[in-house]
Amino acid sequence: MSLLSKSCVYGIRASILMAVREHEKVQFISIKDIADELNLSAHFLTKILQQLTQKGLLVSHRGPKGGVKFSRSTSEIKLIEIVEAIDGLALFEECALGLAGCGTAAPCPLHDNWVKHKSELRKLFENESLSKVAENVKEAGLRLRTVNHAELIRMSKQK
Amino acid sequence: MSLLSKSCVYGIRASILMAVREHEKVQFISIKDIADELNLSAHFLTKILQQLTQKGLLVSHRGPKGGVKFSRSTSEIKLIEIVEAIDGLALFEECALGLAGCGTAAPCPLHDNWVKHKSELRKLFENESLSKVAENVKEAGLRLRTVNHAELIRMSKQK
DNA sequence: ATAATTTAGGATAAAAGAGTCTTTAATATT
DNA sequence: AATATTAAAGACTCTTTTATCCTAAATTAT
Repeated sequence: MSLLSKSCVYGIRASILMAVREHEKVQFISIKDIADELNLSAHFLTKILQQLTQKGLLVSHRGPKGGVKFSRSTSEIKLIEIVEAIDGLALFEECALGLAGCGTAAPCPLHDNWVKHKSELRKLFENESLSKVAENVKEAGLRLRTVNHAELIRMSKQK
Repeated sequence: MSLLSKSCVYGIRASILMAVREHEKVQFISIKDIADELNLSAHFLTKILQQLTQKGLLVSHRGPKGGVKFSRSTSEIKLIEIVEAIDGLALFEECALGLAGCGTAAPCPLHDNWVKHKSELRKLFENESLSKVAENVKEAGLRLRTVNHAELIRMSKQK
């Protein structure tokens, strides 16, 4: 198991890339461009971003010069909104042992510890706005796409 | 997505139950008994516990009075060993954005934050021995099986 | 109007996870 | 020796996730 589903991870990567690109006075960014840059299937990414559009996080536009853009300022949008739209909030709300109704009234053996961890984990996604993450990406040259072994070697060498 | 797979969660619940039962001078506990008590499919639980047997965490014995037991003292066995045997350690080792090769040399935008969280999360499972969790279960009457709505109401009323 | 571009949406497929069922092998009891 | 019990192992099914492909609808540009 991973923390987030692949769909969610792709959605986050795409959102960060869109936030990085936002300054370029382009109204809409085409999903195909994002997919190409992130090395993902454009069809699959379209489906994922549709979820964000349906939840109102994105506005989409068909036709030439069409694409998607955020409905609000990226400084207002936190990563957790993307997680919520795609994977839901179960990760941050459910019992670590999957026991329905686990709570203080009827705790599972991990309840107390897990409650603390859950809220910390949630903060990780609640505290980060897209614009802030995008700034970091631009300043530090962080990456959003997978890198093959040869590329990785090269990156570590050039320091 | 959930933190742990269902198989893993079932494996942990079963292990805790076994640790709770250990004092009863029974050499082996039958998987069917565990499954009945936890309200799980016995066949499915057998598959899961087989993984623990194959990894050497459990010793099994066929035939009447057969079953499974831990190969070491439950005070030495940490929860993370069960997680590792069933789900593997990817959760505690991989990039939150699923980027192969993410690391200090080529970090993703969440890398620094996630590294801290991962190690905290890992400690949650590394620090808890089965015998300790079993003690807590016995002392506080913590539960390991799902409870239906009516039961839950009753539990919260009797305080 | 026509053609080209781009998202929307449905059908389908492949892979993994979850769960069931049946048979086999080991072994304790009678 | 026969029987009953229990884990092991494999076949099989069902569901969810991941992914691909095709068509439709909207919209821009020619």
